[in-house]
Amino acid sequence: MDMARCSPVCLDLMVGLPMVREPSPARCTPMRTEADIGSPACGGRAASMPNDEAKVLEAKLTQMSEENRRLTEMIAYMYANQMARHSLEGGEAGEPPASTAASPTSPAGKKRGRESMDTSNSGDAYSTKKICAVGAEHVDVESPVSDSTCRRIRIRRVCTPIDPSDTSLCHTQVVKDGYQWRKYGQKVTRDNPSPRAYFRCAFAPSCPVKKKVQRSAEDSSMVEATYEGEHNHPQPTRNSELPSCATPGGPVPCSISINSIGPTITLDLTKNGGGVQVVDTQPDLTKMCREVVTPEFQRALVEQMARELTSDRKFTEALAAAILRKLPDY
DNA sequence: CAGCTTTGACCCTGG
DNA sequence: CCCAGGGTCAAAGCT
Repeated sequence: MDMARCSPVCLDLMVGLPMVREPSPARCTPMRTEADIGSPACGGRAASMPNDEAKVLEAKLTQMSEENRRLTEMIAYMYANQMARHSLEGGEAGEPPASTAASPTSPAGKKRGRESMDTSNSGDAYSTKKICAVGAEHVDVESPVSDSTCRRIRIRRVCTPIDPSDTSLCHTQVVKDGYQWRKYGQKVTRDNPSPRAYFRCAFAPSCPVKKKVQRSAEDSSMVEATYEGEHNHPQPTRNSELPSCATPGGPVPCSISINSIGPTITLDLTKNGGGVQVVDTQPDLTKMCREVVTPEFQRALVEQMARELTSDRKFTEALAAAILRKLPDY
């Protein structure tokens, strides 16, 4: 897996998920949510059914939607747990949930900061840097703090290709990760003639995440960025980068879930290879879904969805950008 | 003028 | 204790 070139792209289209907002009454295309499918107002199959039957189906669909949402959350949770476990075993891993962010560090003077780090271990991830396994691109580090609790910090290495002739040290522009960083130091290290730049997350003063950026000693066309800690705030610039599909709730998995009919199909662009994952929902629910929707309707729905997606310029641009990032560099 | 970057100095840790 | 090296601070300069 090459997590190094995986840029965070949010393409959560909410396809098939129960819509919070009201569907446009003016348009009644086959691209509908589950709730819409059962809605008589849209002229679906339920429109010709008796009222009580339609209500029963609608209730079932609502229940399915809720089940689907719960399962999606459960899968995301399990996936994060599994990745965290893998990373502790020495391998690389995907994105664990950001909810375990370290407690904020106060921007105190250097003396006070070091004292607090040495004695209390109160929320400072850097007291455990010795445990960090260098070489992995993404490492979760468990900190053996004084008490029995184990604090897990994340140290992640990301390599980004740059123009070798570019001697600029403004690597914040090179390693675009969606966050805003403030440079607070630069140092020439012994093992690398290129200076190492130190960055702090500039979005939230309490955010403990730091980033070290240095041109690779072996390959000057590569820039190594080392992230330490986890952000305790939503990604600030993601919305501006992808206004059409970004969710305001913060860092969410980059995935497209198409699950209005049958199994959930997740195109996860945060994972390497951008794999398409088919997650089968509960068999009875899937069966029930197939009973409700005819193959013709399924085909029409897929075609309409494809039309809608390809006609959305922002979507195609975002998709193309995400795919480009997945291609190996030649 | 505010915010950001630069850079020399300082602090801490490990050998 | 001394030294080397990494990490951080903060004043000065810049935009």
